[in-house]
Amino acid sequence: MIVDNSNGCFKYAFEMGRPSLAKPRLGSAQAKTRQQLIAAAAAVFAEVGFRAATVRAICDRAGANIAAINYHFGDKGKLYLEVLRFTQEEALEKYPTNLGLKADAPPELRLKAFIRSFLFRIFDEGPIAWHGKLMSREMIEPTAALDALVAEKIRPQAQQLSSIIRELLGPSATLRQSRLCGMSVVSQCLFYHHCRPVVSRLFPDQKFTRNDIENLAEHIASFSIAAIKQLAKNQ
Amino acid sequence: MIVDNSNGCFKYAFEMGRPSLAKPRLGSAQAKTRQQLIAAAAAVFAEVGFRAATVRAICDRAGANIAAINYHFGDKGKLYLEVLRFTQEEALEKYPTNLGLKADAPPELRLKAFIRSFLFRIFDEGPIAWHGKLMSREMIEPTAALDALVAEKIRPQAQQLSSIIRELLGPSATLRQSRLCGMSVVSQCLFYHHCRPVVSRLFPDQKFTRNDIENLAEHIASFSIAAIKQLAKNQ
Amino acid sequence: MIVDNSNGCFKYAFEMGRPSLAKPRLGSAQAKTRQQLIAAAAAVFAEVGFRAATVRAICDRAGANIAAINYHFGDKGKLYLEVLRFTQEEALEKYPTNLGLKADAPPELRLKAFIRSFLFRIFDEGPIAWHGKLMSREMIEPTAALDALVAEKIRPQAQQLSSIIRELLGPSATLRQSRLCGMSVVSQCLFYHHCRPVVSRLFPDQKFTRNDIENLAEHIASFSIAAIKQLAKNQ
Amino acid sequence: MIVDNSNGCFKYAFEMGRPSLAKPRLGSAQAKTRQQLIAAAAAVFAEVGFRAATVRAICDRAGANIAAINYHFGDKGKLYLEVLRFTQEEALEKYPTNLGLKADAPPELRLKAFIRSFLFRIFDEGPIAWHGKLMSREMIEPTAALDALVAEKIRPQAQQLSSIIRELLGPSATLRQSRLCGMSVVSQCLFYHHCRPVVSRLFPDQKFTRNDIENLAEHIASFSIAAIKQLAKNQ
DNA sequence: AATGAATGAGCCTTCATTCAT
DNA sequence: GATGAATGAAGGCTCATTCAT
Repeated sequence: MIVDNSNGCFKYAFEMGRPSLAKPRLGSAQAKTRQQLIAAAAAVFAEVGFRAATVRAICDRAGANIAAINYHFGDKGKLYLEVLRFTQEEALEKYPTNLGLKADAPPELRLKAFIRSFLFRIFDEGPIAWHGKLMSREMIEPTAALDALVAEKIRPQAQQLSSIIRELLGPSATLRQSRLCGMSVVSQCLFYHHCRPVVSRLFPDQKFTRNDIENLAEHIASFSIAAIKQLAKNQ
Repeated sequence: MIVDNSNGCFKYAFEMGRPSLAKPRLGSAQAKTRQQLIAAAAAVFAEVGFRAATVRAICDRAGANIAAINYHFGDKGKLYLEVLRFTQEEALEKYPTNLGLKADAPPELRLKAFIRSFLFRIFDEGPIAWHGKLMSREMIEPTAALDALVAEKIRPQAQQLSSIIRELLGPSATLRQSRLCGMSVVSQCLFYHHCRPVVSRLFPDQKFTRNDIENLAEHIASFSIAAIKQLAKNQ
Repeated sequence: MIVDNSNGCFKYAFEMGRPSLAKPRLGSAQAKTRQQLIAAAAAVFAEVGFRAATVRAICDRAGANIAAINYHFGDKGKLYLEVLRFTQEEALEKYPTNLGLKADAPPELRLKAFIRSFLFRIFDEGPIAWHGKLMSREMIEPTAALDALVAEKIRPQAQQLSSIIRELLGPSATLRQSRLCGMSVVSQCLFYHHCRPVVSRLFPDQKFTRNDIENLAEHIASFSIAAIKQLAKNQ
Repeated sequence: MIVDNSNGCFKYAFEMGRPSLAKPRLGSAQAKTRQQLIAAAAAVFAEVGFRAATVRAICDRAGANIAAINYHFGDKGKLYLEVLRFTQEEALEKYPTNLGLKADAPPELRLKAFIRSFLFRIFDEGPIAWHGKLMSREMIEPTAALDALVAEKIRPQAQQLSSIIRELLGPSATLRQSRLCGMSVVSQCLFYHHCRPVVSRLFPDQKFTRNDIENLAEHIASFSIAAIKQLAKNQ
């Protein structure tokens, strides 16, 4: 309710105030607490989701005071956004989409690399895995963070994939076709991650060791390349 | 994990003299309230998730008393299980997996029918769609309901798909191969549903009208059939 | 922050929900708690102001649960509005502005009655006095409640006073003149209440017993009538 | 009651080695920050009141560190006292009560001058106005500062007014009578300031430009002089 | 059988204050 | 001397659940 309409000065408190809410200064004492909060939050958010995660749980895990999130990030929501950005960057740093391949490598190899990198990224353990879980949650209840993420991180990847597929499809392929094929490729990768609970129940022997993932990558790559080349012929 | 590990509502209390906690008596006024609660809960759970759904919102939407959920189902968690069972039955009733095709139709047609049926089911509106959303949530935080669901509903579908694919792959195909191909097919269907928030942001012009879905089915079917036939040759 | 943009159903919870948030049903069990909350809140708000008043303090004083305010009134602000309305009504009921005088009594008598009633109202003790304190606070930090109060309660009183004064001023008086005279009258009454801390320090022998108030009324009435009549002559 | 009884900040801690908690050294960098803090605090306190004012808002506005208030004044409450003293001195310096009139001018003129000076003072803008707002707050929750204020500043003004009125009332007037008349005069001035929220709502066309204030002064003066002279006759 | 007023634990957030640097 | 990161108590509010009726 608006009973308290007399706070024309709160804009000061909210807009200025915290010294480094915008950018962390690396190396400072502040940055350490910030990092610990982000790491703790990533784990907690991944485990129980945004809503169910309590600031208390996060701060406890980070060894910080209950008010630390407010101080460093403004509120729980802004921390969440920060976490999403952070884990995305960690994941892409550890598993770049090209896996070290040259840009002029044959498209088949580059597609395979893309698929392997994608799978390794979402099946990693620890901090990297959190990002996958967070993204899954975003799919169900998108937050404001998703827009930024799509623009900054996901679209570039989509374009990279698209260009590989256009090479495979040949010059006469339509944009729509390459787009659909791109999604067919990505969908196969995501499936094992997203539907893991069902996959595990249907095929209890399916594990996700490094070797299993290599095999999955092999299948997805050959399945997709076969399909794409065939589609290229039929045009 | 069970639905939500953060509040002690899962006491499995088979307690006290609640009248019809076990089975609804159809036709009674009680059964009517029960049905209305399930329908309302399905909508609300699908919209905002288990945790964010409030018993008040559900009861209001159902035109029932605030205490009705505890009275009829014991607690919010048990209502959720009931909802999951209900929506899944509705969905399979409306869109059977074979879409009326004969069992001896050519495998290409049967695969296409399977894909179309799958897509229509997850892109339906209203009660049917709720099931898809609830299942997405199950993927992230599986509840006890999932085991029953996989055994009763999902495995039969998986086997049906597998048999179609084995026909396409030919007699020399391994079980592993047909399983992987099955998942490649299903994954492409699920992707558009599950990753819709990202798809919509990447390609704002992508809609999901009946016609769009037909086009998707066409792409997924031809992509998959092309891949499978090629794999069959390479064996 | 808007992370949680998925709660399209909360409008239900907020807008329906509480059964009798709009009107208390007198005599019901609910009404009793409501009344106790309002009484307790009036005392606490008057003592420490809206902001400093805590819902805990109010509920404790009312012998109610911490959540009672939310349940019965929605939030602290709505309770405040209710309190303001309630005390205003109590005050006007106990001391009606005409103090039982006939409408055709001589204007001098009616002005004196208005003044006495005004003074008695603001110098009453207990629940009636709270209203005066609350109004003083409203003067400093007006809340949304003030608009309603002016429209519903204060303007009618102002008009009543104005009509008395117009009678005293005679037919040739301007609207502006009667308005200014009205404010001169009211201001003298309010002063003793509002500036009591200063008056008490300047003139420690000034008390506010019933007799003192009668004397004040006598002075204010004769001062004002003398002035008004003189102004009437000078026109 | 002291400013605010709801947080234990009034420990009267004459503690530790803070450098200049007792007296500011003029000219030092320290004194500058002190002054900026007082000015900022005056504005913020006047705007939103003691409780709603946050130390962060004040320090931000003063361009000082969040810890500056504790450092320079001990705590928020002591800063408030400092602010009250400061603003009162500013106000009386700018608008002396006699407005430059000779002491032997006719009492009617001197009364009018008193009234005009009073009105200009309370309707001033900026730092001077803050004092009026703070005084209003003092009326509701007097602090220790009020005693000093009454003794040093208000009583002299009251006596000045009283002597003017005694001249108007004539030699046979009682002390009580002149006192009451004095309060009648002052009350009319204060009313427009103190009840401005109600006045503005009742009469939206009432503004408080310099010209409006002159008109108000004219009315209050003639109203009061008419009354006083009449009372003088009736003795 | 069904209601709805009442409960109390718990959540996020705010804020004056402190203390190591 | 001055800073600002960190603190912890406390506030308003929400919500599933209970229980007297």
